[in-house]
Amino acid sequence: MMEKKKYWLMKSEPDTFSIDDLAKNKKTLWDGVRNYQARNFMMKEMSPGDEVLFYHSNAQPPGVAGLAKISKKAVPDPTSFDKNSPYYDEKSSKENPRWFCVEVSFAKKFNHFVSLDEIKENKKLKNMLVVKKGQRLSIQPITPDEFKVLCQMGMR
DNA sequence: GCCAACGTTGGC
DNA sequence: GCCAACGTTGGC
Repeated sequence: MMEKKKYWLMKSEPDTFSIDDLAKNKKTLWDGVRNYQARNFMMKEMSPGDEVLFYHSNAQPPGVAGLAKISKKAVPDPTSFDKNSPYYDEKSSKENPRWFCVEVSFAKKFNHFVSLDEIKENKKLKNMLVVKKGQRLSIQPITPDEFKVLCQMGMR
């Protein structure tokens, strides 16, 4: 049975990997996530076809830069096995992987970057985790309505 | 199982 | 660069 489509916000630091990098590469493995809550979303909740707001964190200004889609379900994160990777984790093995990542594909770059300030100003978006102080979770579930509102703000 | 110390995230 | 908020670690 087909799972119902879900919606997500995924953070990336544009200095490391921006929406333009995703547009160029078309798709990417969302590796390097080392937070159990975020991992569990990828492992247990995400399925291909889910839609994603691509959020620029630690940016000037921070905000939603565009849209992406989940294109492949979670697989063990190869960087966790790679001793040369900054994301290497000795407690993760191929036999018993600790970390997982999904594949994310480029969908669209917003013609209007929606800054965090604009998100905060929109009453319809007041429940989004990203506007809450101290919310560091790098993968956050959002509602279909929030996704729709953000799309309208980004396409205007 | 508690909790202090520490490291990281991310807005400002 | 600062620092509040939060997650993780490890001693007990």
